[in-house]
Amino acid sequence: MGKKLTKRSEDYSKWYNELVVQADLAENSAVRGCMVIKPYGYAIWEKMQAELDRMFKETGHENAYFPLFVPKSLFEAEEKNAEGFAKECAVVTHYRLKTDPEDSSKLIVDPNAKLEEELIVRPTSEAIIWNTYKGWIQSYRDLPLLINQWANVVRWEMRTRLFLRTAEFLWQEGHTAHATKEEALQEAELMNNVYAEFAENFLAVPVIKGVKTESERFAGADETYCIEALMQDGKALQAGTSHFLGQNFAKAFDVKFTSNQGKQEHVWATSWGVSTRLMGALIMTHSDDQGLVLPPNLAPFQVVIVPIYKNQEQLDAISQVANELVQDLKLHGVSVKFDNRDTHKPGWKFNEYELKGVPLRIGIGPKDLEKRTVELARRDTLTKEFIAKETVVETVITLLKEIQENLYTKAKNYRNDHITPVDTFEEFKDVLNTKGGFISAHWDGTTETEDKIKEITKATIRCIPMDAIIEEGTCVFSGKSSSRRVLFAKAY
RNA sequence: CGGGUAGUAGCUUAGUCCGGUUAAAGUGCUGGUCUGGGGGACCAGAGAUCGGAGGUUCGAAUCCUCUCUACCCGACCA
Repeated sequence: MGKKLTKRSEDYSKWYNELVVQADLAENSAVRGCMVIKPYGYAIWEKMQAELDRMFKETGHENAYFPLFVPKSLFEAEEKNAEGFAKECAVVTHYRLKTDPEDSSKLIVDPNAKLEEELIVRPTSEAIIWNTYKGWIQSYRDLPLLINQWANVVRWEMRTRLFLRTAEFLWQEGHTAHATKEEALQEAELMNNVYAEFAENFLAVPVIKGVKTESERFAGADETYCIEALMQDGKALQAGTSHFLGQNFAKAFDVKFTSNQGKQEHVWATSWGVSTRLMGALIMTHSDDQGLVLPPNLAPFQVVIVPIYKNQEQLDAISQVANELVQDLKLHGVSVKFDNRDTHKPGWKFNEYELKGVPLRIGIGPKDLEKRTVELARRDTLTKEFIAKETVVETVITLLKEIQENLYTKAKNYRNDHITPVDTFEEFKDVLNTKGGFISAHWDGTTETEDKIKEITKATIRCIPMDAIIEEGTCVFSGKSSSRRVLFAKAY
């Protein structure tokens, strides 16, 4: 008997926390609110990084790296941005420790080592980056500037949860500068589309593309594009954002260029980011009561081979078949692990790999050697079948593709079933409390209404969908006129 | 920052109300034998000065005082 995972229906939040730990993805650290990402979890993150990085480069971006610290004077330059993040900033005030004169085994902050200017640990890098861009941009010939950075950031959150909200997290942040408003708007939308494509094709997580309302917008942005996903408990998760920053940062940091007309103009900006939160989206979209379910595109290994044997001779015979299979699968681009550890028994391994979400498992035992078969089990459906050894590679390739598609289809069906159009506030509250998910409703466009709905129901406007149909209607709360529906949901 | 709960073996917990010899269990760990097609069984062993400091007492995991930490509910969270 071993660890048992709490069922989703019993306590969804507990299920999530246990799953993250038991699947060996991450654990809480000695630092409050900060997690340790374990090798298996980090391998998944690396797969995400690799694919995103490829997509960024394909769309013309280059990587660079900017400092972890932001001098306070730079941080406060863009007022709205500074104000938005001020409450959750870690601040460095000293640069030296010394031995405690009252207890030589302890260290204290040396009061003589106070910094003249405090350093903010970046909660996001616009400030330091735009201060740098000032020196890089003089002419329209320097534009567009298309930069991405892979980094860690710190936001001192009151309540944290592994991957979903941690005090320190890993992310990428793109920061671009353009000569025209149109071009910057295009860039912001382009990158939101890149995120959507990545989420759907790689994570197999269906997302809704949209724009944020003014109150949900990034601090310092003129427009925030986003992708919103729906989790199995009916709550929405903001999976990525892309901001059109207007000329706000260019003006705050005085970044001007000479146009081809010889005129001095402020540049137009975007910034966009996705984080380790995507891990949370991945987990909560596909996983079940047995553990993690990984889409083949992101699994650290797509296939695991488990030998079943009684003695060394059997293991040797099985290993020969298994190793041939490993070679053959690798040749066809399938990542595979042969788990020949003698320290754990087959049953234990089966559970282990189910918990870790490996898409396909191949079992080979003495009976298989005799019959020239293998046992093939798929994680998404938890079904098993015996297939002829000769057809394994072919079947595996077909199934991996099928699993990737199946996960996406299943998630999308669930998501679509949980977009409920409502026309009255009673219905709104009822759907929110019984069914959950997205609620598609008319809204009068005011922050007052948005706030009141949030206060009463805890639901927020997740986004105004890009593909919203223009239709006449009346606001579900105020009764005022509205021209399109927006999506409400309780969110992470 | 307000309200609540909890700190005992690597982990999860019992014991605390009502003080009493060597602090208990499951799991995990180490060794062995049998096992091996879904988290194996049995045997043996290692492992905790009971979050920390002080106090009461012949005697404290248990009572008192102070303190630290974590978690939950609020507040907060582009």
